[in-house]
Amino acid sequence: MVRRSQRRSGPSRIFETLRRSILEGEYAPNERLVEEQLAETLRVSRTPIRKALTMLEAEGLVEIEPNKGAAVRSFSVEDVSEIYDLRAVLEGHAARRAASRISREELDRLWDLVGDMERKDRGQSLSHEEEIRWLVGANGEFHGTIAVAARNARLEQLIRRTVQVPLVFKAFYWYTPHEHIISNHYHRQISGALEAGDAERAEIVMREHVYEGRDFVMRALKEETDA
Amino acid sequence: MVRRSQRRSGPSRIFETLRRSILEGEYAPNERLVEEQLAETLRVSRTPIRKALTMLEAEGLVEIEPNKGAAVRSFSVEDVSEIYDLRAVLEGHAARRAASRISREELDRLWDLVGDMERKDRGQSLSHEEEIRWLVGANGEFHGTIAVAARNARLEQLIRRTVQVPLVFKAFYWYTPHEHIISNHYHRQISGALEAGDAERAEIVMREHVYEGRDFVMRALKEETDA
DNA sequence: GGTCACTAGATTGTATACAATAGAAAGAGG
DNA sequence: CCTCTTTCTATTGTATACAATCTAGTGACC
Repeated sequence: MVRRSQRRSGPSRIFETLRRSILEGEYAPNERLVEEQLAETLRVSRTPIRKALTMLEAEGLVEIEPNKGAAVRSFSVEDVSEIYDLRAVLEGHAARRAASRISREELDRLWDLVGDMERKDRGQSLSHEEEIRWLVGANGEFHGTIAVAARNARLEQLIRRTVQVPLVFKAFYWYTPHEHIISNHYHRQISGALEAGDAERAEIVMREHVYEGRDFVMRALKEETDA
Repeated sequence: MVRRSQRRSGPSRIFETLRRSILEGEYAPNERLVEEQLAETLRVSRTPIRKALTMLEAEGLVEIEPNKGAAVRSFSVEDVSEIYDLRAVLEGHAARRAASRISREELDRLWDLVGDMERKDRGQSLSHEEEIRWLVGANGEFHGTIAVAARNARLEQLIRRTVQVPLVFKAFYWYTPHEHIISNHYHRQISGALEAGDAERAEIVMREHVYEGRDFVMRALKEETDA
């Protein structure tokens, strides 16, 4: 009855592809995902498409109505608020746990990421678009590293799923230098608290960091709605 | 881009059936779930079986290894510990939120459930087996009501998924009168805190309640392993 | 006797054909 | 011109056929 748990089974290639496409905005929210069209596009039959769609539904990126089909999930303002509320709890808890479990290597990685994100002027060769993508990646890795350091596989998985959602809003595109500075500041504080093994503070700062992220996204959404 | 979110799509009948069977122990942990066998048993083709299995994998009750097939998920002692750690955070947060959001009707329901669970001697007509099942159901509804009262659909969903897992252990079978009394006590305290709108206390008591549940299950597992 | 390659059976992954359903378009009646 | 019914089309849900893959067993070779 009791046995080691395995790593998550490799989700099919086409699941990954669709997920990418959705997160990158190739398919707009509420857009219907017709199975045969997807099948034709991806040069595959409907069967693996259907499997991928049910997996995406479980991930929360797609909504399937029986006998009516799948559509890219859309998020209301309330949804976003809910999601960030959860993120604050989950990531806060992860930071708390990580404080007493994080390894030297992981801490070094955090500091590296913090440094890199501060020197966003590192490679002038990048376009704005590329820079944003890089930032999203680096930020994701920062939070991901802490999630891993919490040493609770389920918690890590929940965080990954919850964190990715707001990406569909492309909120990062509106990041101003000011917000960038503040965000980096919190990253530094969090890293410092983890380095010091201060669980309480790591949790608190992480929560505040997430809450400010929520405020930012909510503000951006409101402006978008008004416009 | 912004729209109301719908209620979760009605999961297929056979998904429900399989899930039930697993939770009730009809299929043992690590037992392989061969598609054709299930198809024959449920009088249906492999197609809906496969769909149900991928959904069950997403729920965490089944493990699918590519090209090798599905098996009922087994949980190690570490897994159980992780799960209860998460439960404490999620249900604690739910209780906190519920304190300022719960309705009069929901509060009444909680008190009713608490009363019913205390009078487990209500119907002498039930067998021990039936009584356990009833208790599991009532306890699930108690926690479920609070999850709903937290007014965060995602949080509610996560709790449901997390809470059901330990059911595969049938831990309730080992519940002694003493543990029953303690558990009921906490249910009372939680209901009281919610009634009073005391968010802080609701969270704290809920967390302690969950932690004691973890201790109990871990103890039961250890004894089982030793035996 | 042990180890490796290989074949045979079982099981999963994919493609296709068909049935059921939903939604739109067309038509009859007022 | 409006409304209700009916038909038709597009799309999803299910069944089945076939291909790919894994596992176990057999036998050759050392």
